[in-house]
Amino acid sequence: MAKMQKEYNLSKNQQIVFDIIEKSSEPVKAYSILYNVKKKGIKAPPQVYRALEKLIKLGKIHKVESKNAFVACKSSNCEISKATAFSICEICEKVTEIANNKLSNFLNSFEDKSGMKYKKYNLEFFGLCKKCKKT
Amino acid sequence: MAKMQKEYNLSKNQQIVFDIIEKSSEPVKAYSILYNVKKKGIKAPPQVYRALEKLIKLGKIHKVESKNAFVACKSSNCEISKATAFSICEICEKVTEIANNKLSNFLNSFEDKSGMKYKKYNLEFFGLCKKCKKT
DNA sequence: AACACTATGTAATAATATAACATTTGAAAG
DNA sequence: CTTTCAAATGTTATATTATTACATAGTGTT
Repeated sequence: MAKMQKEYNLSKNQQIVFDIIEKSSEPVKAYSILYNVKKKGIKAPPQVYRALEKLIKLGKIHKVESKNAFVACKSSNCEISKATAFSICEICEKVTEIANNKLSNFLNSFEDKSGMKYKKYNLEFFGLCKKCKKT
Repeated sequence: MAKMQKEYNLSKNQQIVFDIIEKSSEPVKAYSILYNVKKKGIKAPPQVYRALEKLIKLGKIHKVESKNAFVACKSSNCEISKATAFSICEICEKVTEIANNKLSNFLNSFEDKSGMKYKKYNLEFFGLCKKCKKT
């Protein structure tokens, strides 16, 4: 029982990258991660991007597409994430993952005439957060 | 009645860029546009990006965030686009704008406990299109 | 040990996007 | 018509985001 283990299944680099993202209160950019892990021996972009890719596959993080940045998944039940929704404040840029059953049920069962079956979606809402609405 | 007029209000560069995107059957990338308009005198990235920015503001095109590519807006009533939804085939990568009242009504009126008021959203669905489902 | 699979290290480069500044154009007001 | 102001353009340089390619090392089987 040497040390507190968090994520057994993550490799060294994956864990380092995940820790950075998880600790952050805001979305983190790939090169910001890279800068922050130089001291830990990760030196080059592919090391970061490979970890990011794996973490996304595992559902431990999500990419906020409109920001090219990454956030840790908050819904504990979202092992493999295929349905993501975020709210993004246009002023302070705060990003929050939306966990709302009505929303996810609606989108997961959405169908249109195209004949396409959707197994995955990403939704990004923009607006003003409570704080910024006041100013 | 000299010529078919399309978009009076667009400037020269904006019109050139818009034409490229509108003619394309698939999302177009900024540097692909740049390459294609070299012959028309547009030589540098900022010229393209500025046109794109304006066209987005006008609602004439949308950016497909997950692909860093641009499509012409198909819903004629979408003058200023603040609510966009796309379906994206994971195999052939075909992108289609979704015009569905049930969907847009639902999302436009969506609210959660965060106290945030959403005035804009972008939704990207992923799946297999009719064609690719068969293979 | 041999194998396959995943992860890592490293250098180089590709692809996407913006900053900064000088100049021109075009429409509206005087 | 000319002054004016905002929008648009042209241009160079650079910032930011992401991938290719290839060599090496760890990890868990059989």
